[in-house]
Amino acid sequence: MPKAIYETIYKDLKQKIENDVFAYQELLPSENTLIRTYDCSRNTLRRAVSLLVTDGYVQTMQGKGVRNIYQPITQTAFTIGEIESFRESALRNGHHPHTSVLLFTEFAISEKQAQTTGFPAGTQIYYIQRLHYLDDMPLILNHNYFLKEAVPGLTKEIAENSIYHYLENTLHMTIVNSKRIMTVEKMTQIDEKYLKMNAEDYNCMAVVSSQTYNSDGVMFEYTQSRHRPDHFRFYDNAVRKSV
Amino acid sequence: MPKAIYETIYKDLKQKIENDVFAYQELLPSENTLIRTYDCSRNTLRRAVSLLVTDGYVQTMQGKGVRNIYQPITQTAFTIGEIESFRESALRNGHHPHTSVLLFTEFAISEKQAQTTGFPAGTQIYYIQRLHYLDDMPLILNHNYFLKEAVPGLTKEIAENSIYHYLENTLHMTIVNSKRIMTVEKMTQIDEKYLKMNAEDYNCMAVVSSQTYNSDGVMFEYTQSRHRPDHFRFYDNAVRKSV
DNA sequence: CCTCTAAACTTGTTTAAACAAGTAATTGAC
DNA sequence: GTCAATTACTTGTTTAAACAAGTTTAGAGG
Repeated sequence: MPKAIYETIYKDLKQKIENDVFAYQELLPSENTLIRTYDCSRNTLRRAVSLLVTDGYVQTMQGKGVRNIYQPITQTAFTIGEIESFRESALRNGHHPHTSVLLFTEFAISEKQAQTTGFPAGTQIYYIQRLHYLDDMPLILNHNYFLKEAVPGLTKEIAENSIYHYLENTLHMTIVNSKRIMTVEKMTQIDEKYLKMNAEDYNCMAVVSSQTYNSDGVMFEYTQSRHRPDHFRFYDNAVRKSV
Repeated sequence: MPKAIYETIYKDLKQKIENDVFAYQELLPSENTLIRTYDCSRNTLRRAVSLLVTDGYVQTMQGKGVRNIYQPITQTAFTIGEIESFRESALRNGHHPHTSVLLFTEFAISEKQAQTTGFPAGTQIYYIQRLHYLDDMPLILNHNYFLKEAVPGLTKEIAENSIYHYLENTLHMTIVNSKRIMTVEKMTQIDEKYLKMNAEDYNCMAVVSSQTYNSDGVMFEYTQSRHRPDHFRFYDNAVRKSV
């Protein structure tokens, strides 16, 4: 439910672009025209358009106008690009997600783990191993580390469904941002076993390590997601800075 | 050279955060304080802060303040995150870059190539294969497709230095944005040969495919960058949308 | 017809003001 | 002293206006 006006305009324009109301490479109506269309101020409209720019949907050109450069993405197996749970992302793309919990335990962070996770040594955490299926095919092996004091009452049952749904709707936590690092790592025997991969074929995994913060500013989650290399895609739109 | 006020403030705050003027997890001075510091309007200051948010440097909390969540990145071999040429990125991280041109040719796009590159079939392009070295170690094998009519006068000599420098300073082209897709692909014999990899070890490459647009809205470049998996890192900061 | 100039567009930056909404501190009643 | 209400903060959204800078169009003059 978008409450802000600029969000409503953003979603409307985005939807119009996706549905070819504006042709590829054509200019959108000018700011003044759109201001009259949506009956809003110039700033509010510009804010909506700037969101489209960061999405890579349009390109603004001073003195000229706003050009539509959106092209639909062909055959997306799995996409990341914003903070979305596996379940949200799968449903958005019309797939049937399913999660199985391989391990649900809790312990304190060691010195070595402090290096990789970013949690201070000694921190009490929940450690969860989960396997994410898309249409009955195992795609992602997740290693989740949740800060125990920030995520109380987490159970195996919750982990089988959506942890983020629990955090947001039951604990009323607000998830804010997530720092992610993409790397490629050697496949382990655990990867091979659970993802039913053959190291004779691919011997690497696409790995996304992320640190996630809530609105209290505490890093409450460190996760390493190990993706099947043949079903991994990561989309990004970069904007050239003015140096 | 930042001409805009918000850019100047952004860079100043960014530099202060990187140099620990504000402690990790502490609040930055309030908007009103910073407005007095920089003698600017509230909008201008907020615009600067919003850039820090997208960088993952700070986190804003309504009613509370702006918290510093910047942590320096440990051991960065190679980083992407904005549109930067290999040369720019290397120099920024204090390394010695070097580029060798393996192939410099031109032809017309075939039907099959049109699928992958996004150029219409028949388009005249420059095709360049380049090997990027960092401190004398070959790290990236690049396949560049440049639209000939948008990049006239490209030579092997220019390709050995910085193509982007030529585009911006000689042709006065403005590079705007770049759509990128990260995938993991099997290592080819060409990869193996030039990057001096052994397929017995890693048999995959980190691949970044990108379509780059200039300020005329034309896609003038398609590039496939094949990175050594053991020296590849991709940083990203994702912000949770309000759903 | 061509060229130069001026006007009429376009987006980019900045300021000012008002109100909304969330949080922290202060005050006052008990 | 405790607790609740008020006040004073904080960031979030929206409007209005002015100027800057780049591009296109229209028109005047030759």
